[in-house]
Amino acid sequence: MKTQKYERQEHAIIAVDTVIFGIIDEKLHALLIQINKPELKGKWAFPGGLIGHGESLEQAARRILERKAGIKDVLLDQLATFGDPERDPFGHVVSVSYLALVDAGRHTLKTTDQYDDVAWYPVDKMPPLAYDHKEMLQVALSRLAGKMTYTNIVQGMLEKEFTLTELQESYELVLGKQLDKRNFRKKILSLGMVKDTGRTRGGMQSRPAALYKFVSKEVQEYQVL
Amino acid sequence: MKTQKYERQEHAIIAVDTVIFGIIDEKLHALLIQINKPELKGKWAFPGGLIGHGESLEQAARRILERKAGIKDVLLDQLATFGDPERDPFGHVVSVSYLALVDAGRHTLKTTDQYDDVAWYPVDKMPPLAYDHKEMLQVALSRLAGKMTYTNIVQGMLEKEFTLTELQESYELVLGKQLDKRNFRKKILSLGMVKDTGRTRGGMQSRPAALYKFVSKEVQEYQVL
DNA sequence: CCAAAAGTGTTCGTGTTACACCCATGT
DNA sequence: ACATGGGTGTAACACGAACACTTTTGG
Repeated sequence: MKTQKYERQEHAIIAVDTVIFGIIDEKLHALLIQINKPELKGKWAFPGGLIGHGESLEQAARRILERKAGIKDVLLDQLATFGDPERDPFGHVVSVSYLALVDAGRHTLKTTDQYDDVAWYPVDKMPPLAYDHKEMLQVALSRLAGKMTYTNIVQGMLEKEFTLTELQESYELVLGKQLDKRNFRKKILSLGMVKDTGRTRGGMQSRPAALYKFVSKEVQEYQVL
Repeated sequence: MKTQKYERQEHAIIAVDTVIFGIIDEKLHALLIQINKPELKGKWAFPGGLIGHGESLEQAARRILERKAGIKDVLLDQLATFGDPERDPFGHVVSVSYLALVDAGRHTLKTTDQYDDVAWYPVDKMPPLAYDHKEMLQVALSRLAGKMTYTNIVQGMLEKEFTLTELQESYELVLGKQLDKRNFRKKILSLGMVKDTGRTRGGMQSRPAALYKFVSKEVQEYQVL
């Protein structure tokens, strides 16, 4: 996994890439790493790397995510596998991509063993992406929107306790459309997906909002929208 | 791609497996190949094989499907990638699985360059499966049911022209539940997913059924159920 | 008392469900 | 004429969509 030379290999090799979304400043962001290979100077990519010996795909994704971005303990969801022989100039690299959501405020970005830049970018203003990561982003966004409508994965983007307005904003950002506050609350509460903690979040120049938490920490199906 | 010895390889290698469903005798069947490796005698598996040099994943799936089962020109949908290091006793084989539906009556099963047995098995009475193909089957079935409810992929299992009853039976088999005839027809027709050809299918001791065809041959989204 | 965000119900239209009988053909 | 599968309508209900004002807090 040291710096690789750009000679095409005989056999296809396997990599994983992780597409991580989070909400910052009320915008959906994705986590990118600046590539430090001279051939791809200035390009960015989702954190990724080759799988190790005897390592499962998900293990590899977790290891890479922690090493390259200091992120751990996230729910990873397999997204798709990209295998075009020309997708990587290094050689035939088949990449298994994973999707995860993080509470962006919670994780401090730091490169632990590399000096690549790591940064959050808003998904509608991405820098030039290397490989086929632009396509990967599209697949991830559409998968994310789908999963949001029939599961509780949104909890990955939120703190343990959150307000219904925060929950609604998450949906609005991912689905790209405004939702009616009353209808949204009615629906969410009727699903039994979240429950009131009795606590509130104050401190703002406005009425304090009730804090809710998810009933189940596991990914479950709910007919959200 | 010749017969491999059972020594564990140093690097992980990439394979594809294809899960093919079709309807035979009003039951959902999957296509299996009997493995001819002595270590897995008597076990069956979905048609699969290693990817070739410079070959994309989908190309590999098509090649394997045609060579091992004589099936071609099907719509392939990437399903999931299985990468547990222990899933194959041969070594670390990462398998990208594909899903396809075929009109089982149309394709003659024949092994073109191997002498493995190829056969359709009803999905609820599968023989012992090798590797992690039992899990793969479960993933394929649940994905299939999902896709049936919001796309027109069902057309892969039907002839070019079909009756609404045949269409309904396909849905009932995959979803595992009975549907109301009047409601089903109303819904399907209102979607504009199919259109009447004006032709009928007779020959039975009953009223001839109107034949329909799909408006679009491409996979499109429809809120079917 | 003003600004800011939280919280709360009702009406209307559409879509989903449940349900039973007549029709066209081949034997 | 009868057996077989094809084809059709309506009423009750549930769900989603549209819509505006009051409440609670901090400054």
